[in-house]
Amino acid sequence: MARPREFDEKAAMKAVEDIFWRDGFEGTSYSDLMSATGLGKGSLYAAYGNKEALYRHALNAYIEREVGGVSHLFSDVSNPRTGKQRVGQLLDLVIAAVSERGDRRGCFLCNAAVDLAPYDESVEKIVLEAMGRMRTDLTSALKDEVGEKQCQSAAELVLSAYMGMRVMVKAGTPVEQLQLTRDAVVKSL
Amino acid sequence: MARPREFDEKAAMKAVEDIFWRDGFEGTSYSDLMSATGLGKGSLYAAYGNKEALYRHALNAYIEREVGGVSHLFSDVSNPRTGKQRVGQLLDLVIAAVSERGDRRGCFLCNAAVDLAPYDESVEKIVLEAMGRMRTDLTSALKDEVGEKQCQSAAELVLSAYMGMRVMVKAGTPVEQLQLTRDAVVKSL
DNA sequence: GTTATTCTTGACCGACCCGTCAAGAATTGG
DNA sequence: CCAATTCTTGACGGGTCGGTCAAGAATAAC
Repeated sequence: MARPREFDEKAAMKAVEDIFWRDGFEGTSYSDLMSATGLGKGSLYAAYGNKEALYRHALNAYIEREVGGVSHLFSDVSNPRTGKQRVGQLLDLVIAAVSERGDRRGCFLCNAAVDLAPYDESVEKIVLEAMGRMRTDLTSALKDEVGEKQCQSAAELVLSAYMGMRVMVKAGTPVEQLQLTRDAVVKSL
Repeated sequence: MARPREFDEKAAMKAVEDIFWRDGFEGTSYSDLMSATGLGKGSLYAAYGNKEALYRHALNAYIEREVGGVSHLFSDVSNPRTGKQRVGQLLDLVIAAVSERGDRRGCFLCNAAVDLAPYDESVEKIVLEAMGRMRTDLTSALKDEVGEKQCQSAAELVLSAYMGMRVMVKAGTPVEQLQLTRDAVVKSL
């Protein structure tokens, strides 16, 4: 009953995500969000709540897609590669974002950790949970290769290097140096 | 001649640095800066220029002190430790900031990379130069141990893991996981 | 003392911020 | 047709933003 929502909620959410991903929480204004989605301010409020709630929606959408993709990469049994090779694939994806698409937005999760997590407990929780998910996926994927004992710290190394690489991408680090990082991480396993 | 400046410029700059370090560029307002320094807005403008120039001053002060400290750690010939041990020392300092001082501001350089570097070329330049300095220090310190060929990628691994750790600190990652990263990085060398 | 120069303060400015809300448009059910 | 309900729009408001500037305070040179 009553008037149906006119806009495509998923498309609008993707637009919101892209803006927050690129410009961060403080760097994004409602006029940015309105022009990116084509919606009025009232529609955004009615659909998602205030700016922080909107940011959390966008961050969760990112995590569901991107961290979910990482999960799939590391747990796909039909993929015949070793854990080590999969880590290489993961880091190649980071490099490809820059070299093939010129995308220097880095990792939204990582940006959120620097941006809003220190000031918003619910965002901190979201970020820590998503990182924890990557951690457990990495740990189990590396268990066979580096052993029960060292798989935890190996996973931690990969996770930190991954985050670090994505920060360096935002800083404008050239691709060659990212390649060196990738090689060193894979060799260390 | 004429009226001398009343405030301690270095103390004021340190206060400015602390605020930008903790809250970022967009997250810091002039009222924050005024109450942190005890100065009027006009004095800040007269002494350092606009907000971006002020930020660059603060970032440069941070780099001179902190990156300079890293340089010293890796090039101090009176320190009898190996390069590998020095990397351990560096990462221990990261952990100590959290465990001993509860300081979760992370790395100002790293925050700047996410925060302002993508939108301000002069900040990007500052960040890349500072990272480059850490890179060369690390590379030369590791040359003896991992060899001429692999010292570059080893240095890159350490640098990325370092940045990643400091992001994870901002996200609220517990100390035990930072310890695991430290151990894995040192072992990989 | 007088003058010149610099520093400090705080009021002021236009612009933009996030958030609200009333009025109109679009749909459903009777 | 007529409600009833929901969505959309855009104007509005209180607040804060970065930045400027005039007026007064403090010093130096004379």
